[in-house]
Amino acid sequence: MTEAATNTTTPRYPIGDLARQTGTKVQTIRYYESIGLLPQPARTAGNQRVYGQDQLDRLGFIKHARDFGFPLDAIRELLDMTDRPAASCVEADEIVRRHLGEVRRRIGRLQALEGELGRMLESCSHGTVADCRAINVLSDHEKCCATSHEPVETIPYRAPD
Amino acid sequence: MTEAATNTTTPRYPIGDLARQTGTKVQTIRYYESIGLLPQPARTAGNQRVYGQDQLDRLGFIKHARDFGFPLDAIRELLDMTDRPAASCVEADEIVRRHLGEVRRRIGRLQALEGELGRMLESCSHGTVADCRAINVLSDHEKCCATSHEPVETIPYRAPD
DNA sequence: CTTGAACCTACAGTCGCTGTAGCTCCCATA
DNA sequence: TATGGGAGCTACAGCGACTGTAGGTTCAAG
Ligand SMILES: [Zn+2]
Ligand SMILES: [Zn+2]
Ligand SMILES: [Zn+2]
Ligand SMILES: [Zn+2]
Repeated sequence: MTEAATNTTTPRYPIGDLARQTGTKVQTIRYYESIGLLPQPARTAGNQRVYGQDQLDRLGFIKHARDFGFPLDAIRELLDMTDRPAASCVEADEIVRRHLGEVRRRIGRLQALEGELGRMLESCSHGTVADCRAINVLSDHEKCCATSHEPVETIPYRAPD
Repeated sequence: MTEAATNTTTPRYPIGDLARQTGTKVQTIRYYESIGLLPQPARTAGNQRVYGQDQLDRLGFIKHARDFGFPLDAIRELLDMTDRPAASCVEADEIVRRHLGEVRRRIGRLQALEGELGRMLESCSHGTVADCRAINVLSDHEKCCATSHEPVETIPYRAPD
C-alpha cells in the first residue's frame, strides 16, 4: 500500500523530463537551483537529480513568469507569496504593477527610437556615405530631431535606483 | 611656427575631458579602447592618455549611436563606413533598417506583454493570494489569454541567428 | 556486455558596461 | 619647493540570465 501510494502520488522525473515538460533548458534548471530559485532535489544512487510534481509546478511557474518578462528576483518574491496563500495579494499585484510600468516605459522609449530611426531612413537620399542622412545624424546631435536621448535599457526590468 | 600651429590645431584632452564632453564615463572609454572600438591614444610621459579632436569626434559618434540603441558591433561597422565617405551608403542604411526592425519587434512583444499584464491586474479582485488573478495566471497557462509567449528579449538588439 | 543517450561538475563566455582596490601622476597653492 | 588632493593608471570582479563546452559518469535498451 505504501509503495503503491508512493508510486502513484509521487512521480519521479529526471531533469530532462522536467526540461521538456516546462520548455526550459536543462542547464537553466541547474542554474535556477544554483541561485536558490529551485530547491535541491533528491538524487539517485548515481547522483542524478529526481524531481516530483511540486518541483515541476514550481518550475512551470518560473517559466511562465519569465515568459511574461518578470525578472528572477520578482519571481522569487511571487513564489514566496504562493507559500502563504491566505495572505493578501496586494504585494503580488504591486509587483505586477511595477513590471507593467517598466514595460510601458520601455515601450515609450522604443517608440521614440522607432520615430527617429524611421526619419533617418526616410530622409536619406541613398547616395554616398558622406551624404548619408543616417551617418550624418549619428555624427552630429544638432542634425538630430531628438532634443535629448533617454537611455535605451539594455538590462531587462531593473528600474534605475 | 610649428609649435604654435601644433598648439592651435591639435587640442590635447585628458580622458576626463573626453568623458565630460561626450557624456561617457571614463571607464567606458577605456572599455571601448580595450575592445578596439577606439584606437589607443597617445600617452604623456607619465603614461596618461591624451586625445585629439578626431578621437573626440569618434567617441561622440559612438555615444550618439548608443543613444539610438545600436549595438557595438553595428557601431563598429558604421564607423568603418565613415572612413570610406565616397562609398555608397546602402550598407549603412541596411544596418539602420535592421535595427529599426528589431526595435519594432521589441515594441510588438512588449505591447502584447502590456495587454496581458493589464488584464491580470484588471481582473484581480484583490483578495487573498490563493484567489489572486495574477498568481493564478502565472501558475497555469490555461488561465492565460495568450496562446503562446514570444520570448521577451533580455539582450539588446541581437537578432536571433 | 556494449552502446549511446542522458546525466554530472566546473568553468568560460555572452553584452555593455560599472565598481573597486591599490597604486601613480599632475598641477595649484602655500 | 613641498604638499595635498583630484585625476589618472591597471587589473579584476560583478551585474542578469543564461548558454556552451570539456571531460567525465550513469543508465537503460538491445
Ligand atoms: Zn543613407
Ligand atoms: Zn541626438
Ligand atoms: Zn491579486
Ligand atoms: Zn501563458
